[in-house]
Order: sequence, then C-alpha cells, then structure tokens
Amino acid sequence: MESRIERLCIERGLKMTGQRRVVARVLSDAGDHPDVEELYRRASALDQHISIATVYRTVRLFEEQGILERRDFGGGRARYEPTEDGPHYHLIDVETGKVIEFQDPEHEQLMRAIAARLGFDVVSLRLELFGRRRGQPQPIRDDNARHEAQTDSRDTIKGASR
Amino acid sequence: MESRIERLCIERGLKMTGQRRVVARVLSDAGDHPDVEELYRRASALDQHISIATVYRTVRLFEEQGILERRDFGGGRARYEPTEDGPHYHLIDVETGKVIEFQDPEHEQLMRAIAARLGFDVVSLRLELFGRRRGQPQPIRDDNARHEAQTDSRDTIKGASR
DNA sequence: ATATTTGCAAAGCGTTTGCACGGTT
DNA sequence: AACCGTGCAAACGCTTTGCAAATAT
Repeated sequence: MESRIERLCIERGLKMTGQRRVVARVLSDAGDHPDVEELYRRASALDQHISIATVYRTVRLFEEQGILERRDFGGGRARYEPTEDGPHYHLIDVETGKVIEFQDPEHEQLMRAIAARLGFDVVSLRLELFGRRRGQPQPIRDDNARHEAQTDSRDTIKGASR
Repeated sequence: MESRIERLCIERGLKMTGQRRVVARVLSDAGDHPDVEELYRRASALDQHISIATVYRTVRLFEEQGILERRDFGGGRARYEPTEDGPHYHLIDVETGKVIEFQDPEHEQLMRAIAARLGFDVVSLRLELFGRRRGQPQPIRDDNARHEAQTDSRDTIKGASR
C-alpha cells in the first residue's frame, strides 16, 4: 500500500522508483530520527536493491521537497524526520541518547520578540535541550564527556510541554 | 605581552610552546567566531611555524580546558570563541552570515521549566536564531537555499536583548 | 524514446592520528 | 634527560559525485 510520504512524492510529480518507494515507506513508518545508515539498514531489510548512495540522494531530494527535515543532534551524522504539522523541538537525554519531542508556543513568541528587539525577523531557529532525568541516583559527574557523542539514532519519545 | 588566554593556560600548567602562545593570542584578540582555517590563517600571519594540525590540536586542548567553546552554526565546520562570563546565544543574519550575540535570562528560565515538565534537568542547550533584517527591501525568496551554508567565519556584532 | 535515477567506486571535506623530530620543563 | 608537542602526510567518517548501465514516464 501507498505510504504517506509516497503520496507526497506523487503529488510533487517525483519519479517513483522502487528505491524511493522503499525509502518513503521506511520514513513513513519511522517514529524516530534515524540517520542515513539506519535508514539504509531499514531499507535494505525491505529490498536489497538499494545502495547507500541512493539513500543519501533520496534523503536530500526529500529534504529539498520539504518532505523531510534534517536535524543535527551532534555527533557528525545528520538525522531525519518527516516534516510534521507544527514546529517542535528536541530534548536529548544525555544518559540514553533518547530524543523527546516537545513544543512550546511561548518559546516561539519569545524568540520572535528577541529577534525583533535586535531588528530581525526569525527565518528559522534551532533549539535543542540536553538533559538528565531528575530524581534518580545521579552518576558521577563526567565533565569531559561531550554529551553529543553518544546520541543514538533509534528511539524517540513524544511528549507535549503544554 | 601575555594574552588573556595565555594567562589561563599558565594557570592550568599547560606547556607553553610558541605555537600555543600564538593561537592563544589570536583567540584573545578575536571578537568573532572563527573556524579552524581562519584561526590558522591568522596564526600564520604572526608565525609561519604553525601547521593546521597543531591548530586543531590546540583548539581541542583549549576546549577540554574550558578555555574555549566550540560552536556549530551549520556548514560543517566547527567555530570557536573564548569562554565568556555568562551564557549567551547567537542570531545569524541569513543574508550576510554575521553573528549577533544576545542573552536572555527569561529564556533560560523557560527552558528549565520546559525540561522540568518533562522530568529533566537541563545539562546544556543549543539555541540559534537565523534571521533577516527587518524593514529593508527583501530579496526574492530563495526557498531552496540552505541558510546555513553561507555562514561566514569572520565578523560578529554583540548586542544585548535585555 | 528520452530524460532520470541507480550502483559502484572514487573523490571530497573537515578532522584526527602515527611517526620521527624538535622544543619545554 | 625525559617528556611532551609538532609537522607531515596518511587515514578517518560522513557525504557527494562521475560514469555507464538500468528504469520511469
């Protein structure tokens, strides 16, 4: 059956090859923020006739079409998620690498106000929180660790902040 | 004369080689957010006996020592600035690539509140605004441009938001 | 039929690293 | 003197690309 993203591709008149269909399906089914290698892994499971170069090209194409959004949570690899309705942000659990999505209208307004004060309109913004679960036995502080390094490309928890 | 950063190095007992002294001076004098190539260029102007590998190593060392902070404004290259007193954020002018610094205590509080609502303590956060100057003849929209791409490593304007 | 897309392997880019040499303490 | 820092060039990890073969419209 046609995946949500495949439908978007057709709407935009993209040539639908087998490979694109597979990547579209993988992305439609993903509830997380996979990187290219992970996408490649998942796509390969559905169809071996895919090279990682094609995944890179497809992901880039989808991004240009506004179907996909690229995220950078640190650690060198880009990660992707289907474009959603409203803007939302990410809280990365520094212990586990899990990504929690949240939104907060108040924050957007504040950003617009700050930019305005400096004489700018906000074109886009980047916000990521790196946090540690509360009220649990805290591991010994490891200040030299770059918390970005251990981010995992699987798993996401969605949470609303208001 | 001894640069501000050189003093910090000595305090921490780092071995002060000619190269480190030069990089320290370049960083002390920088009011902006240079990338490694730019640092290398500026350092080379003061002393040819520097290789880019050493700049990479020095910058990494200084970061580990808390003397320097690494920034990622997109575009693939890391950029650096001396650690300042309080936390501040960056607004990048998408037309010119200029970086404007600002701070906003209200924002920090809001972030802490959002994280708390989700059961987390904020370990660190990343916030960048990409904006366009207001009230000027707007260039034709170029939606396909990745605004991050054209970010320049020179030039910074400091501004306070409250 | 024709323009696009693909796979492969090679190249690209920023960054790191092994090694022998050189400088700092 | 002992150790650590340096230069060079090679290696790295992620991403892009040239080219000829395969495929969608």
